[in-house]
Amino acid sequence: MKQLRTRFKLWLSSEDAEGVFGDGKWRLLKSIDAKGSLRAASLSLHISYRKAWGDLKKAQRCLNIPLVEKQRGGTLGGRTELTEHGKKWVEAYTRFRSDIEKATEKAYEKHIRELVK
Amino acid sequence: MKQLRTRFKLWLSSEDAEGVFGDGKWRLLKSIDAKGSLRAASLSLHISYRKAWGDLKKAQRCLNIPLVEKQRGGTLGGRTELTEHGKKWVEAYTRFRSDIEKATEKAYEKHIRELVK
DNA sequence: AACCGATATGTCGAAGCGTGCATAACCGAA
DNA sequence: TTCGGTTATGCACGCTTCGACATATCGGTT
Repeated sequence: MKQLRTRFKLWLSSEDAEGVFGDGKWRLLKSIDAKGSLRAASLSLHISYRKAWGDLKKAQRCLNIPLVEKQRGGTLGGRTELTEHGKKWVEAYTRFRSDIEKATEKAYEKHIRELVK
Repeated sequence: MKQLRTRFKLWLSSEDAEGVFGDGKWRLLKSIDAKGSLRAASLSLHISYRKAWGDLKKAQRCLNIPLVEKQRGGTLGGRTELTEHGKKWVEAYTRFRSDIEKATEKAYEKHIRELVK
């Protein structure tokens, strides 16, 4: 038996929408924070600008919270930055996800490891 | 802000294949164990027989372990039952998944709850 | 031998998702 | 006022996934 790795996808849903916030949008916000623009973030994540833009729009619509502040034009062509709410969400989700990742590794060692050796 | 729920998908991957084993195949094996046939299991899970059959084949091919014993023809037309290996996997994965589900709820309460209220 | 219900597989079409392309609008700088 | 780089958005195409069909095979009963 080959070595196995645990994989998981994590997200939050409300009553009326499925992918309110999750790993993808978390990575996107982090990247926006690091790069300062939506375009640069999408390139960095190797996803299309089209998708990044759509994801961002969906997250803000579903959460009904302004996660970023965007501006068109200007010296650099434009920019996108996280709002305070956006930063709070990134931080909280980072800790949330980290806890679960650790728990997943632990659970793998505890329950699955023995079957694979 | 509406109430949010945590969602996750869990699976195991090897070097050469992504979906070696996961929630879907775990549910399938449980259902096979309960029903005694692949057909009944697929109906019970509301997935097509075609998909159930394909998933099962993939799991066994990737894990290289006989999870079920199948028989065509006979009094009931055929049957499918879990092998000892199959039962072990179901039990282990059930505990594995349960641990992670609990950790997820806990992490939500700890990190996300406050943002949503 | 005919029958019945389950396993075994290939195939085609629908749906969801993401990419690429095309086009606008925006605005500081040269 | 033209230029450049970014945000904004619709649309068509391709890929993947899954369901619905269509058969074929198998083997205990009748």
